[in-house]
Amino acid sequence: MPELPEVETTRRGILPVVVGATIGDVQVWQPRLRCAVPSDLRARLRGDCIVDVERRGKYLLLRLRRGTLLIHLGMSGSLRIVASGAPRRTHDHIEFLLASGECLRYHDPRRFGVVTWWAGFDLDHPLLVNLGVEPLDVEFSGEYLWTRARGRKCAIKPSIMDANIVVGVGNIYANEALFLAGISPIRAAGRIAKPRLEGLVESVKAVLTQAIAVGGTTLRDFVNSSGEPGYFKQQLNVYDRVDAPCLQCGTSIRQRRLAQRSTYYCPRCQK
DNA sequence: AGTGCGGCCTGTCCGC
DNA sequence: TGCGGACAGGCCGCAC
Repeated sequence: MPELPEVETTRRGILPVVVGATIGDVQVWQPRLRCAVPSDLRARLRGDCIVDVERRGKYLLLRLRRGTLLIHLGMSGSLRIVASGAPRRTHDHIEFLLASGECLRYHDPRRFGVVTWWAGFDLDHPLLVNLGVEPLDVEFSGEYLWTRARGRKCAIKPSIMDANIVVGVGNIYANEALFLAGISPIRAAGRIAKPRLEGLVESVKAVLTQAIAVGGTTLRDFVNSSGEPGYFKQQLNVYDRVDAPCLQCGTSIRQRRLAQRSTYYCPRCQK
């Protein structure tokens, strides 16, 4: 599920509730996620205070006085603020009880997410250390992408979804950005002229910024920290629109598999 | 070194 | 109505 806009929506939602809050207790119902939840998580967190909530790619970093709580929402995860004692729903795996009486619940049907502890404060955790640039930073530029794509025979779509190059761009927004830039998803990354890559970078930034502004994309189950969906689905040009008319030229949107991911594009608008 | 694939999970939908 | 298979927003690790 969550790509960068959904993670950022979640970050902004929980921020005002959790910053400054003391963690009174932690309950782990299901420790078997992508990375096993550490058995000493409760002992690590109890009594500590949340100082800030940052984001790196699709990871949320809850900064505490004694270290960092690292959370990834995987494909189907969400974090919600609920009243303490609210009934546990199926696939609610972990809860963080705050001294205020509110409660942060981690919910993840497919359990591809990560909730783990990092004793440090730097971004040197093994899961973070090889991550590429942030897409909304000035570092992510046409020049940068051109340098990273040079000589690559790999298609452009998996290239912009490669977290070692740029973080946060998942399947929905990769499809959408390539449509906006007029670039075919299957074109070899190393065979795209620099000005077109500059256009692609601008499209990535635009699509992510617009999605954040409306609370992300809800296809089926993404909800923000208040349990509400995001509204970017209404602005999707190609994703999940196979055989529907292109909104620019009317040609039928095509679907194919590329690097095991569903890929949608307009064969006329994207070259 | 770069790329392609299977696997991790549950839920849903579609065709038979 | 029931069942098997394909597929779903992510990412890692292992082959080649």
